[in-house]
This record gives sequence, C-alpha cells and structure tokens, in this order.
Amino acid sequence: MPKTPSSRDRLIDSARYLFWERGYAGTSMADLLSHAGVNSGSFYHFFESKEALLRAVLETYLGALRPMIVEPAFARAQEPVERIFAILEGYRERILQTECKYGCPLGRLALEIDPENRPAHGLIAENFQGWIGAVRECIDQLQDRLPAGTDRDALATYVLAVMEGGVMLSRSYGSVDPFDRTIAQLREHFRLLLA
Amino acid sequence: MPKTPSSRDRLIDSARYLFWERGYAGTSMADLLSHAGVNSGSFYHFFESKEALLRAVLETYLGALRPMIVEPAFARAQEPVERIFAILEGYRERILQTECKYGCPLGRLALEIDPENRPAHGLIAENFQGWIGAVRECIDQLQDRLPAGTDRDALATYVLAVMEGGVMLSRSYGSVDPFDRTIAQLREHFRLLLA
DNA sequence: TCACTTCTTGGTTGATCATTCAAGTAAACA
DNA sequence: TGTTTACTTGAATGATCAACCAAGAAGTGA
Repeated sequence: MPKTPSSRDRLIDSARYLFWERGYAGTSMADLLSHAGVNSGSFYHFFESKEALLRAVLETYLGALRPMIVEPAFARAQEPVERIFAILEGYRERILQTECKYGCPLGRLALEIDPENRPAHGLIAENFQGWIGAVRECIDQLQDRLPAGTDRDALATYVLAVMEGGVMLSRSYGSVDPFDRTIAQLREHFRLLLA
Repeated sequence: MPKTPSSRDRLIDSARYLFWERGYAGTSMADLLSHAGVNSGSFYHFFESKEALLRAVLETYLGALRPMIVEPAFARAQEPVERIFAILEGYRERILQTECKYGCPLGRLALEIDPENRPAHGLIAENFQGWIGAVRECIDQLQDRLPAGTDRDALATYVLAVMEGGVMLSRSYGSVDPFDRTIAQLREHFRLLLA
C-alpha cells in the first residue's frame, strides 16, 4: 500500500534531507515548503516553528538509527569487531555516493546548532548515545578478549568520534582517503587491543 | 605601540570570532559590521563579498596555527608523544573556557560550508594539513619506537580526526567528558603502539 | 441536515538579508 | 595650491527571511 504521505510526514522527510544537505540555517522555509509541496499555513498547523521541526527531525533519527544504520551492518557481519567496522563501512558508502559531500547529519547539526538550544542538543546527544550503545553491544560481546579494565563505554565513544572526524576531513579534502586512513588506524587499535 | 587596528583587520578579527561563535551563515553582515565598528561601504572597499571575507579568515588561521596552537604546546612538553597530547590539552582548555560551547572553528566551517565552494574547502584542508604536519613532526621524532610499517601520515590524520570528533561530542553533551574519554583512548592507542 | 474539527490555501507582514552607491573626508604628492 | 588616491559615511536597494492570518475545503459524528 504506497499510501501518500501526509503533509506532516512530507515536511519531516524534506527537512531531513535539506538540513543534511544545506544545514539548518541554510534551509529556508521557502525551500522546505516547495520541496515538500506544502503551504506555509499547513506547516504552522503542524509545527509551531522551524525550531520545532528541527526537534521533530531529530526524533525521527532516533527511530531510524537501528533499522537504517545498525541492523543492515549487523546483517553483513557476525563477528563483533567486524560488525563495528560494518557500521563504519556504511558511512564510507555514503561518502562515496555523495562524492564526499556527505557529512553525518547529526555531526553537522551538532556543530551548527546554537549550544543554548539545549532541547536540540539533548536530542543530538541522545542520538549519539544510541549510536554508542550499538557499538557498545559489539564491544560487550568481545568478553574477556579485551584487556582487563578496558573502559568499554569510552571505547565505543571513541569509535563514534573517529567516524565523525573522518567524515569531516573527507568533506574538506573532497576525497575518501582521510576517512579510510582514519578507519585503518582504528582497526589497528582494535588489533592491538585484542592481541 | 598599541596601534589601532585598521578597519580591514578589525573586520577579519570580528569575523574570526563570529564565524566561530555563530557560524558563517549565522553571522549577518549587520552583526559583523557593528561588532567591528565599520560601515558597509568600508567593508566592500576591502572585500568583494562575505565569501571573500571567509577566505581571508581562513588564510589568517593558516598563519595562527603555529604561534597560537603548536608552539605553546611544544613549549610545555619535550617528549614527542607528550607534545601531541599537549596540543590536545589546549583544545580541552578551550572547551572548558567556553563551557563546552567551543567547537574547533575549522571543524565547524568544514561541515557548514557548501562543498561546491572549493576555494574555501581548499583552505580548510590546507589548515588541516598544517595541523597534521605538526603532529607528524612529533611522530617522526619517535623514530623506530613505532612498529615497522606504521603509516605516520595516517596516524597524524587520525589524531586530528579524534580531536575533532571529541570536540563535537562535548558540544552536544554539554560536558567535557566525551572529549576526555576519547583522548584517553587515543593515549591508550599510543601506549599500545609504543609497547 | 448541522455543527465541529482538521487541514489547506496563499496572500501578507515586518524584519532582516547581502550588497550598492553617491557623497564625503583626509592624507600624500605635485 | 590643486589633484589624486585611499578610505569612510550611512541611506537605499530589492530580495528573502520566518511567521501569521482569514477564509475555505473536506471529513466526522449527531
């Protein structure tokens, strides 16, 4: 049943796309409305402001993390470390598909949105936390193969930081190389940890 | 001689500050002009557009890297690995000084500026390259303490990616913890490499 | 049928955006 | 002194910004 999405859904879909492509400030209401095919009156029927739409978008990312990012990666690999790198491989593909224009939509918003906007940053942090949680699951499965006393949460956070940093560099260099070199070092880190 | 800075210098100084605090799109010409105490006519006497100002700002970062970031860190530590972590400690201090609002100004622009704007991204990449070069110097001094076949450039790139990722997370979490945990893992990486 | 809610239409608001311009001042040089 | 160059002044431009609103359509339940 390919039911036509409601105006509200189309607004959120368009905002997801445009905030990722042009950023929050770089997306005008006019851009958004014409992309979604919705009139401004309808927009303000569903959302009280552009900022409220941002929050709604960040909430949909929360639900999209597992089906769109984590589960496809977990389906491609069984071994815990390979699952982590399968997630990262997903980001590599997105970089290639977008000719290095890709930036993680969350990372972009994390740096763009005013830090005073705590609701938005709370949601971004929640998204990051979900991502860290998925990596943490893999790390936990390594059991005692890791050195005693390894801070597993910190290690999972580290994986996220490396990914975000790698994506950022690839965007400016216009090449996937910095991402690849960064991920290769992370692989070496895991190799050393498990040696 | 505390000579009054010229209008051009004041414009660049203000732009450095405002682009860092509010981003490029988030800084209006009106904000900029009033912050610098300059009229719009003077601005367009020195710069052909807001975008030209962005390029000028990115060029000043190029010159500021060593005196502002690298040399103070190198002065605090002699040992190569400690010098790398002294650079990172500088970023930690900036996070604390700004109550976690701090994001690396280059990282912010790297994710914000349209990838089609190659001149700007070229300058950002040049800045990153300078940073990587400084870390690379330290790594080179480690000589044969590193495992044979270590990709030294990739390792230096990795340090930058970890820093940028850590700064990003701290901004959204509103806490220096993610940065600290991330840097601690990087330290572990160097410990394992040199073991 | 009528009343009520939900959603859509699209024109309008006033603020703010980057940029332009004609007229001016001030110092340097002839 | 007259002329040139470098810079400043600040009002004006038209485009675009997020947000608002009154009117109406479509659907639901009584």
